[in-house]
Amino acid sequence: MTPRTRRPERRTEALSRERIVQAAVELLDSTGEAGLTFRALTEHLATGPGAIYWHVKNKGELLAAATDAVVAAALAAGPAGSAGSPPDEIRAVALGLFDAIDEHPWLAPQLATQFSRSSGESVALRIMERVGQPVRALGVPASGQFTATFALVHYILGAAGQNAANRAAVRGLGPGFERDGYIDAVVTTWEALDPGDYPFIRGIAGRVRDHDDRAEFLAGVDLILAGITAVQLPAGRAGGGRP
Amino acid sequence: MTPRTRRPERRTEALSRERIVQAAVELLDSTGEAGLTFRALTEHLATGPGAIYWHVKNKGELLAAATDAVVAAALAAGPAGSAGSPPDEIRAVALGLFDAIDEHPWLAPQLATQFSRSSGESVALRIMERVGQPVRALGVPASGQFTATFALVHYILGAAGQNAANRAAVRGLGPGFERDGYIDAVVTTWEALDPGDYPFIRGIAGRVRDHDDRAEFLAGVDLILAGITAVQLPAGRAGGGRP
DNA sequence: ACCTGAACACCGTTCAAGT
DNA sequence: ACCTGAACACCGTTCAAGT
Repeated sequence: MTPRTRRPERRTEALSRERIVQAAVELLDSTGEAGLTFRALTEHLATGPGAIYWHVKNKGELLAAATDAVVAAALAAGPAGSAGSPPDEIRAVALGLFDAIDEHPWLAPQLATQFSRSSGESVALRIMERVGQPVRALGVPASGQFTATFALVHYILGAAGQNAANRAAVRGLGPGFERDGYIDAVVTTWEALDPGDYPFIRGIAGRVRDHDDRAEFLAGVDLILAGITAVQLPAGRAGGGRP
Repeated sequence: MTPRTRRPERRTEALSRERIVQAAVELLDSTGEAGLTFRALTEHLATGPGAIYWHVKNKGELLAAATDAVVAAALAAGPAGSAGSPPDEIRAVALGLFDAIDEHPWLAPQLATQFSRSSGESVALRIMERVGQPVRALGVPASGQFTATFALVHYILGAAGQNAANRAAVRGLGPGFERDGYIDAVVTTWEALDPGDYPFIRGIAGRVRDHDDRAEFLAGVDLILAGITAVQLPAGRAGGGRP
């Protein structure tokens, strides 16, 4: 085996926290969470571990910074404080996060963890704020904003994470197998379950075939939006359905 | 330091997969996910790593088995296929998972991962089934059962995980500080945010003080139930509010 | 101030060897 | 069939030393 393409022996640009975080994101994207090691990082950056520790406190902080960078970019993608109605704004943010997690599957567990430390972690706050603003604009009274926002955020992160994992599983089967092969395998497994124990799963197994991931995801968002409208909004203030 | 209480040198009971999984759960409960190592397990069980590998394929399988055991117990707690109306049944399952995750905080990331491999992991299937059955009983048409069930499940797991992490953070502050101290710290952090960037968070900061975790969690479940009723149920078939 | 790289403690896993 | 325990490859982190 000849050595594959490798960074120049001596790095030209000076090291910086920003460059390290960027390298971490690249590594996470190409090799997954398990692939982010200080060894791989030092090779990628043509340096030693001590140099990285000079800019970054430890691996946890590095993961948090990588998460932060990617999510910030995703949330900034849609023009901030943009034009649409509150429901449209919520759908746009949801799709932005959905796509970001789809592109960077390692984000899902990271966000779930980050998000649970609500005290002051910046990513969690940014996401809550971005979803909470349109919830407020919807007319939800102060007493219900918390519940509504968290219901949306938890659904968004959970569903997006599952989608990303599914797609990663399809890719993991390698070429030859495509999406359909994977779906078939899932359907077969589900239909082999004991009908006495799993009536529900068996009932929906067939429908998974013509299942559009993005559409299904948005249907869930709309379901929760409908719940917000039904529970939290004074009658007459309809939330606005899809155009 | 004198050696603390330790298992007898020679174990009396024979090793078994069941005993190993049980020891793993105990270790996870007492020392968290990072505390589950083959070294600690080996000491706890008075054996060598090879013995454990005889019964269990690797660490991943052990974690999955531990998750499975705890969740199965939690889902079995409420009398299976119990009496209540479908919404009550959904609330009961939700609370059962909420409590299980509260007692075993390591479950949250584990379930999030497990759940994303929807193909055939037993825990994920069990949870989907347990939530899906009452969703179906609610009268949701087949086309909407998938969306409704996943919206519920993702919310339940996400919200329960966040709750567990928050409570773990409170415990982490040690005695002296209690829940109030932690909440105060969060409120202070939130109120120190730039009002231009974080109008929403600052708006709800005060309300976190008299926030009942369980009630808030159930309010989210009810919100989604209301959405299901509004979107999926033919008019006239109301979902049934709280008694 | 910023970087080097050897060294440390610890981890999951394997495997020849025992009973 | 079931268990032992030394050994292996690898990991995050530290730190004396250099510039």
